[in-house]
Amino acid sequence: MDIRPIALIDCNNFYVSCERLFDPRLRSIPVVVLSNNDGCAISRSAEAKALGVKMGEPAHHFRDKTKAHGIRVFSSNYSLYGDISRRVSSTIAEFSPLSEIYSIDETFVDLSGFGGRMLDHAAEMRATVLRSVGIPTCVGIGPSKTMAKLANHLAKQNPMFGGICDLMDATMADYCMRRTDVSEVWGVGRQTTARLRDVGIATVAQLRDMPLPLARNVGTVVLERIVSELRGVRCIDIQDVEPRRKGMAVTRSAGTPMTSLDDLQQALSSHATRAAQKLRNHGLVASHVTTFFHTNPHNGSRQNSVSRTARLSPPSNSTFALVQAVLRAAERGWSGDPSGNGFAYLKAGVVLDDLIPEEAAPADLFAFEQDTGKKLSAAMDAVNDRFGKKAVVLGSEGFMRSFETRADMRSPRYTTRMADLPVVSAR
DNA sequence: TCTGGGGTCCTAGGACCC
DNA sequence: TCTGGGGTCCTAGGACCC
Repeated sequence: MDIRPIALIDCNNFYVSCERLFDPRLRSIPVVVLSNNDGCAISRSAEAKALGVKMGEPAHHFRDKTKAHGIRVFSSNYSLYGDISRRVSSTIAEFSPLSEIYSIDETFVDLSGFGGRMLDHAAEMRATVLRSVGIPTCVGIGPSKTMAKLANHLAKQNPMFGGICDLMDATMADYCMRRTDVSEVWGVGRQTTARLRDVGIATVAQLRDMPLPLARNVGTVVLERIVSELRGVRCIDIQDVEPRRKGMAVTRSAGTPMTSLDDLQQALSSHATRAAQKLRNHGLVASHVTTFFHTNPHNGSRQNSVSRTARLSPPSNSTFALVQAVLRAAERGWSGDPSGNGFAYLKAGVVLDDLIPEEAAPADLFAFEQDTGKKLSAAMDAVNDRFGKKAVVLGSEGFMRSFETRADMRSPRYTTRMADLPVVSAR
């Protein structure tokens, strides 16, 4: 039989590990990285986990622990993490002709053809990433992606595995699946876990053995596929070419809630500018743009939520077209609400849908205007590439920028910003 | 009085992931 | 005081058509 093992290599506490790369003093102390706007914990060192800091826990919830135990807390530094991520994935790519970058800290690797050397190969991959990039990882191996994910989870959780868990052997896999909660399976979230419990399914082994039609009934085709994958049947292939994206979004919570149309339009103008840049970077144009803004759902204040979708005709990636569309949407949404003033809007965003390749977009009758927007946008990109993000912006973004998110505890952009390069002195 | 059936397309919303 | 951002996929149900 043809055995085609899949490995998932996943960085340990990735964001925290990135922070530690450039500050060895952080190595053995509790460290937490916060989400945008310094909202909640999204990466925790083993020491921070041991202190009970939960994934997604709001920063103000564990403030007491921070003080008492000297937890080092960082705002997220995505330029740093993105750069380190590229180094990790290009190192991993050397180890197999077929791999898929699944997320900022995970890569699937096809290990077909390595036969008895498979485990040595996986160990070598881990050691190389640690040596050449400095990031610790764990590897999970299984006959399907879902099994590789499960194996990776076990490798992380149980030090007995020494960082590599291999579930290709059916006996070993069965042993582990009987002892693992069904909620740990990739694709089984809170709702599905609850519905599975209702029909008496609590362990991964029970999920694997559940009849396919029942799986479909409790969940959808997605759950049915998961069950097959747990049986070792590959349903989800490794995708080595990046599929074309279908939508994209730029959304942010404001550092200071927005109480005037002007504040709101400045934020949306900034988001639309960023969204247009993203589109151009991907060579895409958008057919629909949705503008939304809403109040803080957590603080018990008077709630309001506004969302407006506009068609872009012709589909566009021009900064000017997008900014114009969102400014208009904001204005209409604002005045369309009879009590429009009086709300404090926390979050605003721009969502682009029905993306198509630039060259496939239909031409417009007013080709001249289209061309002008294109040239100006390209010029803005060139200036901003050379002189830094936000070197030139549209006037509609304003100068006060009260909407900007908080990031009070961000580490330097060690690898992507000249002024932040670490200096090493040798005597 | 009697009032079809079946197909496609689109959208909103749910669930999940990292 | 204080709770992220950016994606994917699936389904149900309405609109519309013949």
